[in-house]
Amino acid sequence: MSAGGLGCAECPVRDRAACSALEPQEREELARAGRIRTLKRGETLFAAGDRNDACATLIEGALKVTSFDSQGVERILALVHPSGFTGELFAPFTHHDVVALTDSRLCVFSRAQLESAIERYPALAQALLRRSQEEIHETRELIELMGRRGAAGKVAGLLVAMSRAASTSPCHGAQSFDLPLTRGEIAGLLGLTIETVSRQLGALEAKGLIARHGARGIDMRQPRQLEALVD
Amino acid sequence: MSAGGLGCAECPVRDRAACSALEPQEREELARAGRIRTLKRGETLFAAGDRNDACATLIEGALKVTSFDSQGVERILALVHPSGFTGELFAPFTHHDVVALTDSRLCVFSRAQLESAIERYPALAQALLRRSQEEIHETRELIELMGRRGAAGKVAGLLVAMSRAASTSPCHGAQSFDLPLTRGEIAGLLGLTIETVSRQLGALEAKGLIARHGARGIDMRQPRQLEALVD
DNA sequence: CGCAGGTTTGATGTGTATCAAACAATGTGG
DNA sequence: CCACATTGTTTGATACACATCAAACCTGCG
Repeated sequence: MSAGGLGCAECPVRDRAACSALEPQEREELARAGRIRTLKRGETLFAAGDRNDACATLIEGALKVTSFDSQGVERILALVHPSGFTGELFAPFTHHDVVALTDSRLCVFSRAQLESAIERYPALAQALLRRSQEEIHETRELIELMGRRGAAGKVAGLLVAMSRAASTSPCHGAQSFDLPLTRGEIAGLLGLTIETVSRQLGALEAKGLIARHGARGIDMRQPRQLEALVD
Repeated sequence: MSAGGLGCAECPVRDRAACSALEPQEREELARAGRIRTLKRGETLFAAGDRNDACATLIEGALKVTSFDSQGVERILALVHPSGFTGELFAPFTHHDVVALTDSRLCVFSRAQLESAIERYPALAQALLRRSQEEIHETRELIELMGRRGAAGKVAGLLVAMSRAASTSPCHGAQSFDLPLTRGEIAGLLGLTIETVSRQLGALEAKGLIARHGARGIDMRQPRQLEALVD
């Protein structure tokens, strides 16, 4: 752990997260206010209905933002990837659950701390604004995905999206990766059932577009064809 | 038109829009940079692919944010209501079309103008941040709606949402209102077909939950029962 | 009045949900 | 280390909701 307590110097998202907009000394001061938290797969960061007094930047791992319908079926509203920010900055109570999909590491701030930092550093508000706009865009892409008619297009689209998220390079996706989502979570994300997701993955494998290793491992055999399916 | 050129003093969204965070004199200065624009139903504000050099606050009317799938079917990604902000602040090119659903009036700013205003007035960045967070929340609600299984829940949910949007009061919805959306647009929003939407509305009327006047007019006869359908 | 765009209604097929059971994979205690 | 429980995944048979295709019907407007 470095002098700042958060080790910004070694932080893998130090130049993509919102705090990257700050000057080194400003960030140093912010870092002293925050703290690192780790979550194991399945652990809850925020629970719907909680007093909304914290927020966080994801350093590594993945989070899901969820709600439940009246029958208790989980619906995933958003995914958070490294450098993503989570936490509602203005609402008094949290609307949705935020849960770790994989073991994760986060940089957590109390809302009071963040608000005072925003007051002090105008660049921080702008950086958070930028992140919010990116998040709006991501959420709209999710809507496009869910709006697809046909389960095949939805599943193919999700694979392409996860492949991109798993890749370090922004332009093209990872060729081989592990799904951080269970079948049930994929179903909750796409508005399908577990069985349909399973069958669609089976069909994609049968067509040779992907290969699977165990339940989670995905191998993109023909990424172009997959993307074609999405349209 | 008032001295400021935009008539902020009489603006119906003056204390809900992002600019409401500014001091009167600051707002005055911003107002001089912007201009009022009116759109008739169906007119395009931004087109996908355009250089992204403007943004706007909606004063009255309604907008849709859309994209098209490969078969040319329109998919609605978001609705914008009065006091809502539209325009991507950081992307170089616009990703989606923004089109007027009804005759609308907007307060338009060039991106350069807005960026310099953000530099000058830190409160503006915070206000836009707040709006963005609200928009994220609205978009997530749309995802919840689309994720519903069963066309009945989707259509009922949309009616409840439109009723709220049509109301001036924030707590309960309007009892009677006109849908700003055609059947095709509703279908594009919910991921259904025109025929299914039409049939669902017919079914709701047959059950006495709503009454219809012409193609657009909706009368909420039993709003509680409608909301129950949504869950 | 008559046209065009939008809406409703009907008949039919398909895709996905549902129900059910077998099958890994993972972890636990003896 | 193995038997076992547990959780997640796959596969199958069936039913139903929605899409699709087709045609008639409003509604607003020139």
